[in-house]
Amino acid sequence: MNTSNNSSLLKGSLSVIILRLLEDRDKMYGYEITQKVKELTAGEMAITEGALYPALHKLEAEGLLTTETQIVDGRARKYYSLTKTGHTEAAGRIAELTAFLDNLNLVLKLKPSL
Amino acid sequence: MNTSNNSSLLKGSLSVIILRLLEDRDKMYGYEITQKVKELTAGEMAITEGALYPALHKLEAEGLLTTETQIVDGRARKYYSLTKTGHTEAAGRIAELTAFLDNLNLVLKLKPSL
DNA sequence: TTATATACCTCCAAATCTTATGTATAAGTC
DNA sequence: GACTTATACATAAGATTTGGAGGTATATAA
Repeated sequence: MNTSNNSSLLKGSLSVIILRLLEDRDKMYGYEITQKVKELTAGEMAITEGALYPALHKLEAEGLLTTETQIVDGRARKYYSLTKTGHTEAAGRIAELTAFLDNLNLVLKLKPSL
Repeated sequence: MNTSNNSSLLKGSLSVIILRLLEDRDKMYGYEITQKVKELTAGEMAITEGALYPALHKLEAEGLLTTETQIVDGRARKYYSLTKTGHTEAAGRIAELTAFLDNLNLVLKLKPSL
């Protein structure tokens, strides 16, 4: 993950980003996730495939995601969806991340909450 | 670094936290940093020493911090301050982090900007 | 005397990320 | 027809960061 110009930042948030996107869309494939994040951040945040695919596989191994492969236009797409456990875990991890971000903002002396 | 109840989060922000604190206070020692972060976050965020000291040493090696040791109450304190380069670099890294946080919030669909 | 607070430090293991590389199909361009 | 770009998946090597455990030492409070 990186910001427009340079370097990497904030390791640990990728899996939460994935879970958050799937909460809203309930079915996405890897490439779609990279494009959606680019779109949402006006191209400023890019998710690298070398980080994304291992993260997806891990979430699947943890039982938070299930997969379903489809052939579209002659190319294979692997769709990921939240499992039941995935839904509850997503809520928890998102809450945990936002709590952390609130604390980080406190230290950085920005707004106290979101 | 962790949030109140459990697990670790958000690798990459520690050095920026250090730089940010030193922007305001212009002279702090390691233990003081751990206490200040606890204080600012009402005990919710804890910086571990195993992460803090290597981070301080790295920032010093990068030329962003200088040290000055003092004996206070019979105990040695190693004070860290921002160098000239440290000041400019701090501004840049903080801006980079806040830009990232803005983008992260966009994806998580919280407020668009701090 | 024993525990807690203060104050520094290092090493190891685990986790996450970047970069590079690889495979393959579809579509657009020269 | 050849080449590049977009789509779509994947892995491997290396770097970085962090947490946890452990270590040293002094001052203070119980």
